[in-house]
Amino acid sequence: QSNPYTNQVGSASTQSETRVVQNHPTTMAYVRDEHTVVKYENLTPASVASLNDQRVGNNHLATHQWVVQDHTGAVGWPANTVSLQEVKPMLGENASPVITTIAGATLVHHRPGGHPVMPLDQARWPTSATHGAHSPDHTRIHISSAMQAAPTSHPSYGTLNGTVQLQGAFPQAAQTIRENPNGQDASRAHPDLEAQDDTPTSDDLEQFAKEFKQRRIKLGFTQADVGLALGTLYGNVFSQTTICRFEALQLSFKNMCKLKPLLAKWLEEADNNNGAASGLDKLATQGRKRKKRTSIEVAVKGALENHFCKNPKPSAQEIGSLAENLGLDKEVVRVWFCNRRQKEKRMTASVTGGAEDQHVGSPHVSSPHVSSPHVSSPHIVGAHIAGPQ
DNA sequence: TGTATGCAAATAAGG
DNA sequence: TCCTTATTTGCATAC
Repeated sequence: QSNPYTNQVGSASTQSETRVVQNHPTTMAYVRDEHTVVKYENLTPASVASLNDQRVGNNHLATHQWVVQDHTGAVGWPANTVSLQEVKPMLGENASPVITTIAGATLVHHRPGGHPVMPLDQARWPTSATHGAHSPDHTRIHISSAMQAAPTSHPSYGTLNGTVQLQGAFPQAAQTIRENPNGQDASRAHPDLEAQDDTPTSDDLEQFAKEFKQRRIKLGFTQADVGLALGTLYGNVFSQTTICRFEALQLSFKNMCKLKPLLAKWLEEADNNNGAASGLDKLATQGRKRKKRTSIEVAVKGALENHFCKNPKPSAQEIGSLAENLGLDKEVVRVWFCNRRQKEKRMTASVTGGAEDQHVGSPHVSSPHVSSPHVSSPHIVGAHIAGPQ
């Protein structure tokens, strides 16, 4: 697959997708063309296929970031970040393009030819935009060298990975917009600000992630090695998954910003040791701030489900006895019910179409949802821009 | 064997 | 203390 981005619309493949589609018919997808990001709602498999047909052939170099450009040409980070997790378009002939605008801004991509659908987490990204502001034409942000070389070995770039999310809060990335009251990118007017600001730009992150991966491989470390080593350096172990997602820019901007310094430090250490493990991973497992994820057995899950059907909101006492019966930690059971209720809510919203409202008005719609049957006409998506989180 | 990804467990934040 | 909502993170597994 030479272009990892090309097959994004409804092509997330895999069985899990099939499963999710069955359970949560989704409705929208974001498709970018040369100058706009278009939101499709009420999609059917047919329309998805159609979108694919239209896009895949173009062999656009996909990009993973989105730019908000306002009428002044300033570019920024979308307020309601749209995280396309599990965008599993299903939908109907009603599918209609929606030019996505945010608070008067229009989403544009900053690279010539984007990938058809905004990958989820990536969608949460600010953008070079931020720096896009640095772009001379204000419409198309420069292609960073990092991503121009979009590695063919990164299928992740081309996959949808989750739930459609509209986060009401402006990601931290918003800070990188650095707009001054005139709608101008402050860093453009005052390049120094860039240096003064600790928040890396999306370009910085992009570049760093690329270089990080190159260096890591050159030094002979795996993603898992790095994750473990971070435990030594910071007392906080990360999984291979997280490192992988960092490299693939599949974390939220905020999260990327958080991890970058840690990884930078690891890289520095590793470099200093010339690739020698330097014992970085020896103490790795010692420090772990995050509780190890519990794997709940299928049978136990079934029991929890049964209980949930009878009573989705068990009292502390019930949770206690349930935990005891199932041999689980009370807290695990409590959290399970919390998460289960969240899931239930999403599913209900999907079925009722309530998510339609949610994705516009609520801060976060983390579920694949079914939009209401009405044909969506161009409308403002996430018309408000929240402040930084 | 290393990497990528779906689903969901765990956590953060606010009430 | 516990809830909701949003987000982060990792297990399990596919690639």
